[in-house]
Order: sequence, then structure tokens, then C-alpha cells
Amino acid sequence: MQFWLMKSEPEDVSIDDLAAAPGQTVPWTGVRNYQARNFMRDAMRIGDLAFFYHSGCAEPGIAGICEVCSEPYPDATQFVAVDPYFDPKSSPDKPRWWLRDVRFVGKSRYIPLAELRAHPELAGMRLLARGNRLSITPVTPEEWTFITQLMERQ
DNA sequence: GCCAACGTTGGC
DNA sequence: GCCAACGTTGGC
Repeated sequence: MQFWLMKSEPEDVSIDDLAAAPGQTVPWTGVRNYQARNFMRDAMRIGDLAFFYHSGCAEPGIAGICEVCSEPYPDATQFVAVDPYFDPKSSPDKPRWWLRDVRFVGKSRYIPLAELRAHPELAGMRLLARGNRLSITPVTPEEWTFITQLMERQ
């Protein structure tokens, strides 16, 4: 099994939105970066786990855990002309952007970005790399274990 | 709202 | 294929 971190703006889709969604599942729409797309389309496997990260908000951080629960399929929003994620250069017969569904696993104690940065054990984390903007990043098993233990602390 | 950092575009 | 300009991300 592999581990990931997936960013979402809570004003768009928060961990609570995911928990409240039908089947507690949402399609991970809106990824428009090739590296992130490749992670999602090619590298992920059903059953992989991911930290659900809130970005673009007052206090960014990890809010919970979700699970990859579908094979990749084209992101429908790329074909909708009025959609903010519309991509005029993509076409249904040769889709450019692919996504997977993720399912709610659990909400955790909120772990702010500042707290993640404070732990030397996480210094090498892709999320924390200088200038990182990727909305989907791999998480090592060591990082995963460390952070899930952090979740258990007060 | 600012700005650093990055990815993409497009002219050449 | 280079690289400047531009747009976007995302923390602060």
C-alpha cells in the first residue's frame, strides 16, 4: 500500500464535506498539474490511504484520512465550458485530466502546517519542501506512521 | 493583499 | 529547444 497527501480548499471540499457526501465519496476534481495527475492516474492504487489536507485557508493543515476507492477516469469538469476547471485543449476522446474517487476514512485531530514543520522527523516531507505547490504528494511509510501517531496525541 | 516560487505558454 | 512573460498556487 502507498500513502499520499491530497490538498483541498475547505471552502470547496472540506473533510466534513467528504464525510457528508453520498457514500462518503467524492471525485477528486480540479487537478490541472501533470505531475499531480500522473500520481493520481498512474501511481495510485485502490486502497491507498491519503492525508486530507486543508489548503488556502487561515490555518492550513491535515484534517483527516481518506482512501483511494476507484480506478482513474476522466475528470468531467474539464469538458464543461462554464466550469472554472474547463480545459479547451482537452477533448472527450482524448482526455487530458484524470481523477479517482476518494472515500472518507476518518477525521483526525487537526494538525496545522506549523506543527508539521516543527518536527525534525518530517523535515524531508515533500509537502514541506521549499516552493512545493503540488496538490498531491507521496508520503513515505515512515512519515505516515509518525503523523498517525501525532494524531493520537493531545 | 502581497509575494515567492513554480509550471505553462508561445515567440523566435 | 530556449527563455521571457504570464498565470497560478498557497502561505503569510
